[in-house]
Amino acid sequence: MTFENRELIEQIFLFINKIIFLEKRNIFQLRGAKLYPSEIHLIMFINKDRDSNATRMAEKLGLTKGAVSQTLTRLDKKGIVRKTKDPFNKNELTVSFTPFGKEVIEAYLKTLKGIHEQFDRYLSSLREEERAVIKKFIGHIEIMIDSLSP
Amino acid sequence: MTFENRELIEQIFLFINKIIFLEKRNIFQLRGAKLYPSEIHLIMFINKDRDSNATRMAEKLGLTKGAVSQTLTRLDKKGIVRKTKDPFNKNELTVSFTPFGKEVIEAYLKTLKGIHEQFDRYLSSLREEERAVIKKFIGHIEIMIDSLSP
DNA sequence: AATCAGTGTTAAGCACATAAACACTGAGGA
DNA sequence: TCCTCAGTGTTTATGTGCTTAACACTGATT
Repeated sequence: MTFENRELIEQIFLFINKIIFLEKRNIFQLRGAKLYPSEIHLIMFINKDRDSNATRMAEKLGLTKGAVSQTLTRLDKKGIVRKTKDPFNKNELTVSFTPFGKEVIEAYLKTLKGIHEQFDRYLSSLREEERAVIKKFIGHIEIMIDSLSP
Repeated sequence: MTFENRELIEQIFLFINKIIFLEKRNIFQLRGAKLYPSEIHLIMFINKDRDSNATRMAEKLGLTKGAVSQTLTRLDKKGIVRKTKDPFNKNELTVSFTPFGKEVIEAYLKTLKGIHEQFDRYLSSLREEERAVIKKFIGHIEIMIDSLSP
């Protein structure tokens, strides 16, 4: 490779590989319950967007309805959510959290907050221009990625 | 959330999610052959480190021997690699690429090079201090990640 | 009443990974 | 020489996570 920034580019791609590797193994446990990445992902989505039905969840998460349905079923079995149907609209599904589900969310958000605090401490230690560089950098990579996968 | 850098932190995490999402669907195709992420990953590793046996591949990739064995078997079936055993050392495995396997590597490296060129162009457009900020940023995140998952 | 678009579910199938039991090889010691 | 044993790669069962495609059901339109 003959790139001027070979070293930095390699560092970036090694970093991305590391993220991907860790994400697959990112299992959250609470009182005997094991929550896997896709489950946590869905839980967090629902927690932020209470009014989506399963189809809209699938669309917004970039998954198929089937995938969402299956994950919801598993979350139901684990006692995290309850799938309910409005008797006046038996077509769509509304998902609500059980008390345990709410505990899970709280616990997960707590650990997430810890991580965010670490990021915040680091970012706050930088100068405004430096943060701007990072912001632009991420934005630029996203544009490059989007141009690759239509 | 009450972080000073809430917006930037959210951008970072959305970016990471995007990367993870795309990686799962990153299928490389060449003349009818479909290569999946784990297969490409292994191919590229072997291409850089010809002398590893399967056990060492597993160690360096952070996988189990079983996983590597299975992926190698699939790559063999697809006509990408050949698993051979030295008659004077029937214990270990040596993996070599078929002509088609070499073609796959070449083609994949070519697309990778295109992506790297895009990165290079962008990074070259920055000032040296800006690149240093990015380098330090990634390094710092890696340290944070490592401190979380021992 | 019939149609139809939209809802969620299910079954089959594949990728990817682990754990654990396996079989085999080769080297060192009794 | 025989035995043990650490190290090799393989296989089976299991599980997550996803897609595709066929399904069944609901409710509104015609």
